[in-house]
Amino acid sequence: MKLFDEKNLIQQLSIDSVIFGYKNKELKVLVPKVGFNKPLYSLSGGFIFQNESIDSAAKRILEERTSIKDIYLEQFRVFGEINRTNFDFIEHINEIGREKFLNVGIDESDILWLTKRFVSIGYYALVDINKVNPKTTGFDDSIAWYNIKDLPKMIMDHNDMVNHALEALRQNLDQKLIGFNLLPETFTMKEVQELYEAVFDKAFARNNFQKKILDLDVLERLEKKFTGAANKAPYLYRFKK
Amino acid sequence: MKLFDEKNLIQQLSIDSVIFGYKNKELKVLVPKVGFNKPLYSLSGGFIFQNESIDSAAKRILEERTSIKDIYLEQFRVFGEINRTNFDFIEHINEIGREKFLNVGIDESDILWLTKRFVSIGYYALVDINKVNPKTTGFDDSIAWYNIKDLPKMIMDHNDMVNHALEALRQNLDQKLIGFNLLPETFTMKEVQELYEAVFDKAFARNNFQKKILDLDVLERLEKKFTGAANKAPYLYRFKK
DNA sequence: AATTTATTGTCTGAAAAATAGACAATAAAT
DNA sequence: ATTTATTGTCTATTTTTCAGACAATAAATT
Repeated sequence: MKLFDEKNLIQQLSIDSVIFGYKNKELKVLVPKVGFNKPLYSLSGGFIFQNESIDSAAKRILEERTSIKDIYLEQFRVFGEINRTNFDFIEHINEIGREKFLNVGIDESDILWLTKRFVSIGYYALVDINKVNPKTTGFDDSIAWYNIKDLPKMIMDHNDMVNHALEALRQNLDQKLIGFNLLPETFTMKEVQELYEAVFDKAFARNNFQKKILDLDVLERLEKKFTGAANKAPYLYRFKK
Repeated sequence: MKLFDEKNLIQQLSIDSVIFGYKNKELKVLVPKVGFNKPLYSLSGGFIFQNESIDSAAKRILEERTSIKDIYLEQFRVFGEINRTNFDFIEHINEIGREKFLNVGIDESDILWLTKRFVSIGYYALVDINKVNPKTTGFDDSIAWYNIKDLPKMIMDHNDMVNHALEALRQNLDQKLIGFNLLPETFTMKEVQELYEAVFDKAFARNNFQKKILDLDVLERLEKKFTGAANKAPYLYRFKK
């Protein structure tokens, strides 16, 4: 089974996306795992067809992994160090033997493709984690959410990519009001604050945070949310359309 | 004469740099011109060798055009629309005839190379315009500084690239204190202010501007600069090392 | 040599924004 | 009816930004 039709792809150029989700007051990243016995973790990556733009390619790659459309996407950086090659993969091939790969139906040309030097365009995506149905593609054998503070060691510079993506996310969170892409349709003010605290990894003062967010004039207040807790019920909010 | 040795280059990936300079209170961009009778303007571009990083490639390309080393460089965006092809060049070839190109010693393979789809990594550079010795390379037949408000129509999306570069420069000017790369070694406060005004295309209040810049604590004050004008002589400043 | 002119450097007060403290409102448990 | 925990908002304080004013001064003018 041949996965990469190099004739229709741009050579040596890849896309890697940091897919951010949010749950249990923690910022998470969707991380696929490849590897036949030794696990190799990597970001959700892919390649660019000749007949699509890089943004379309990034979207397609994300849709494959998350099963949802209309994902918030932002390009944040290109990674193009010399010898930016998947040495972990090469090492893995050498360890278990090239034949074993070929025996399970993996194409020689795919191995050749994947062991080249790649310049990679970094994107980050913000998704409502509840809507995502994580799916494996290509060589993935599983895929899972990881707390950003507890990411596995990934291939190449992928851990570094996450750091840069987080930095870009922090820069954009206020400016572009994109944080709501990480939340469900409706939410309480406390949930917004906890999201911000997870992203920035620091506490905000409740009184002033609420004022700041409301002053942005992008939320509409809905009915109250009765949680059953023995205290005043918070309002639900929704991002204005 | 063959210019592009495609075996040693990454395919379909290019670098385009917006080289910013500053003179006469105006922000300028260094723009090479190619074309054999019809002028085609473009940004300072080039390609990436297999044995260099994208940052090194960007530096090399800049050094070729400016004759100076240690240039301040910043990656700002990747441009990868589908069919991002140099149609102006193709049109030009068709207009004057392919043979004419080949007759002046231009290699067929170079034409083939240049008429492919390219994904281009955008960099911007900040240079001391007095130190730059602009030089043509490759197909350039001249190169000159243009006021950013008076740029010629360039090939492909290059005018758009300049807009994005300027936006990125504005975002970074305060935050990264990079503006001083556009100025000579020593300068007066008024010159700094005029630079900021040129970049942001708006006026700043003199009293508060001076305070803001001095509060950054990155400048050291040197001797006064006696200009011969009939008024108080301004101090010279230098960026702290 | 005194005065004038244009510009520079800095101060001060006013306005606006960010931060901290306080308290009433309230849903459910006691 | 009272208590508890949390929410929404108000006010006072601090900090930052912005605008106006003025002294200092290099050289031209008188």
